[in-house]
Amino acid sequence: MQKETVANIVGALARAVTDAIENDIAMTGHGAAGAAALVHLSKYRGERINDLRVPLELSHPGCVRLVDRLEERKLVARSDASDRRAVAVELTAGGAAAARAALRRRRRTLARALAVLSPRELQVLGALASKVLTGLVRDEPEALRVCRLCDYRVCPEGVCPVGIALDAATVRTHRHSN
Amino acid sequence: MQKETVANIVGALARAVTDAIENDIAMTGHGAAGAAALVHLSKYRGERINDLRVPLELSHPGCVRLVDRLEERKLVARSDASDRRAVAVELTAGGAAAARAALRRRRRTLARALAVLSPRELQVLGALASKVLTGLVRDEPEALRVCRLCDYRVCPEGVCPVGIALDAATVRTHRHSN
DNA sequence: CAAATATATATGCGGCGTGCATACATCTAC
DNA sequence: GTAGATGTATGCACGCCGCATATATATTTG
Repeated sequence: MQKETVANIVGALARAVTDAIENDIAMTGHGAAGAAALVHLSKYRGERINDLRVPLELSHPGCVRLVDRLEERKLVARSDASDRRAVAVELTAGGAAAARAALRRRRRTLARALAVLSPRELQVLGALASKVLTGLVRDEPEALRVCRLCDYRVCPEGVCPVGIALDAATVRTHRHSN
Repeated sequence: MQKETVANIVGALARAVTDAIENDIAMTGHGAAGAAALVHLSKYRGERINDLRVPLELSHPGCVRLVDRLEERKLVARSDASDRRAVAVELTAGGAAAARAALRRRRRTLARALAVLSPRELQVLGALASKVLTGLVRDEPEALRVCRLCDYRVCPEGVCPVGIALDAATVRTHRHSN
């Protein structure tokens, strides 16, 4: 198979998978950004409004408005942060449930997509995907964006290739800066 | 590696690749839907406004408005169709160039992402991606959506796994209906 | 052929989500 | 304490979308 053909197929598969997941998320009733915010908040505690900018690629007003909408629907609650300018955003019980639901749908969709592969093929795909992904993520902002819908429960620290790549990059940076 | 971990990594990779491509497309100055329309029109001649609904997942008024915008920017031109109710949408020279530019950027991004793989690994990934993609695309509308940014030049008929899957499905259907 | 129905496009309208510019509060540094 | 940086909130306008609807043409039916 031609190199560029493989590339095109990978692009198409990425599109198909992403669209399917996006579709799952739309079914939860919150927009793509809203669901991503909920999932992100379910993984990081004590986040402030501004902390949503990077993973969601949104302007600050965009984040404020998004939190407004999520708060209206009782999915998140604003509370005080140690910095009295800042506002901490916390998931409500409903918000946490919504985040879990989104992740569950995503897991199901991915599992179904990969069900055509044998266990052996799955392992090979995992290794190749990890390798490509590792090369793609260079810094923490990128990692937060790429993993904004990731399920940390099944992709923990020490296993997640993105985390490993970042650790390696940090070490490298430190060596350089010495 | 755990099954679900592989699934999560594949989801993250799909997200990373799709976002990168989306980003390329944003650089061309037209929105995601606009670029997709241009690419689609560069592959199918004589398309009418309504024919954009399926690949772009847009309402009919949405398509009309999109064509309005593209026409304003001299990227497409409305012309008569044999059916006098319908309007044929044709790429202008500028629109064709824009479509090529978008595809070029996409090719470059995909090539860079996959550059970390050896030729052998690339072949394996191609085979696995094809297999997964084949299982994911069941009918023509889905194919048009998934491939809306595909580069037919490097993924021709007879090679494209989506096309092959569709042909097989058609045969199956015909057998059943006999 | 005429009437009813279906198809394709176009447009008024309202809504959602976004970013920019700005205002205000608080923290930090000098 | 003053100046500047940082974090949040809001007025405003824009872009894009879908729904409901209007109009023209095609197709089916009686």
